[in-house]
Amino acid sequence: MSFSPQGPLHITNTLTRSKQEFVPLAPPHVGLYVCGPTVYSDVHLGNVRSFLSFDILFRWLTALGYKVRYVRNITDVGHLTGDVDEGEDKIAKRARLEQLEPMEVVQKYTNGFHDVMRVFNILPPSIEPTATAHLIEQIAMVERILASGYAYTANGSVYFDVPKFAAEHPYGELSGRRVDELLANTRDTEGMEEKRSPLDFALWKRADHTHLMKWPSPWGEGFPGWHLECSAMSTKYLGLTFDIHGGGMDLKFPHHECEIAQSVAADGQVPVRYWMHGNMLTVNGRKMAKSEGNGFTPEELITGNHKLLERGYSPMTVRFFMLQCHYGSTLDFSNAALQAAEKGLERLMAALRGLEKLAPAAKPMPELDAQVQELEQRCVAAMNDDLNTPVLIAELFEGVRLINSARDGKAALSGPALERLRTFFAALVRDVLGLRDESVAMGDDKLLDGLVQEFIRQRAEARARRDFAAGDAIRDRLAEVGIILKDGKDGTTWERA
RNA sequence: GGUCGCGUGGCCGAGUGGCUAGGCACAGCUCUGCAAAAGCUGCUACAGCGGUUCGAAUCCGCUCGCGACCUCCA
Repeated sequence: MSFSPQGPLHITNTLTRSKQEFVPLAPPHVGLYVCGPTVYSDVHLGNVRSFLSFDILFRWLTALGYKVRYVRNITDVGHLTGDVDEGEDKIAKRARLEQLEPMEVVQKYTNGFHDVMRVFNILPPSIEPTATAHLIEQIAMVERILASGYAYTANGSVYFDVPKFAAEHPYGELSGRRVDELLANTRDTEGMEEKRSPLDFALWKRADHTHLMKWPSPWGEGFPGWHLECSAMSTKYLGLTFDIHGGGMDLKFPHHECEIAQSVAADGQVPVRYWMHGNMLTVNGRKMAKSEGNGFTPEELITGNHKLLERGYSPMTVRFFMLQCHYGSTLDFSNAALQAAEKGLERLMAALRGLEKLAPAAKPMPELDAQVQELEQRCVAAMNDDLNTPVLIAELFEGVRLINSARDGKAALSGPALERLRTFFAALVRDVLGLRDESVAMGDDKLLDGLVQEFIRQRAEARARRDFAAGDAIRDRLAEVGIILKDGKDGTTWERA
């Protein structure tokens, strides 16, 4: 038996600000592009949330039977610090500070990023392209934009002409901006003397001899603008128009708006059919960001070594915590919420372990067959409704109650119902939500289990003699070393604290 | 200042016109030698004010509070 949920899937398309049925351009194939990290420093928890949201999308599309080509880039050049365009390249800056070759910085933080993704069980994409490996494509795209007349060169740099583009095409649709309003709200124009309009953005930036990262181009030595890589690489791997583009809410403007403009200017096609944006992780109501100093690294999170953390939390606790909130809502971090998630997750995973040991009842209750089926349907419906993981989790807890009741002999499941429940429950928890069991329990370690079983036997003997003091002493000593005994109807089980 | 969004029970957090989300916490009960676990039950909210409606957490208006974007950020 397998878990093979059916659509239709509905997702919130940020472009139309509405929930729409997802219909791929060329089923069963789905093209998915997600803006990846700029690898100039350690990722923080807020970054993790974003990649987790799209991990769930990727997993659910796959569960629905789609063949997903999932492209998530690594930005390794072109992302400037500070304001306007005189900022330094983030990676070059880091290289200078750490006295490393820029590519060493890139490698170091790319490795770190991958480690973090693995720790949180976020699946790798199908293709993970880097900007520096696609300079030819980016230069070619700039040439197409120049040829179509929506860009101009200035002193070795190339800029996108936003006012000209906006006069002939929709601009600002995704983010709800209007060019006149943007112009009215423009601040200082320092360092922008090369641009014709403050709204224009760099496609290619000239680099002088002091720059660490530069490449030859038709306009001289330089480097690509930040927005360009996503357009060039999504076009290369997913085509001129593809299904879904995702990223954090904070990328909507200007990054994604610029991507649309570039693609339309270069190739005359609207690049993306569904835009999806994950919301922010906040701390005390404020966005977690490196510049706010309220972010922490996954390592700090796990060890608890950060001023915001009362103690450490396991990666799966964090994953579960985040999935209890819809990706489109802001999620506020707090120790209390994390601790609540930790307990809830443990109850969920304990039920999953119990489910595997459950045997069909001798006298099944027929009404439970329908109940199991309805539960599965509600779970699938929750995911199809814009990846509503909090509702899915709520439904799964209904399953937890059923499983525990069956274990206690209060609910009698038929063979088929049990098999059905096992199949979809495990698939949803492990494959769709991507939750791994972190507890080390009976059976995982033969030596340990053998030893604990011996103690359990000794305690059972003591209890049989009604020597409860001796029995309790065994239980207390095991508890001291982190082993919890649980007396059930069918004997004693144990697990780690 | 402009644009957009949010304000749900002790805490976290779903829900967009009627029908109790769920988790955690708390209280009682059952089970148990005790404990833990588990099950059952209870606590039942929707920022404020006004309006629309037979009926609003859900729609509209105003007020208050908060946030995001507008400049790099997942």
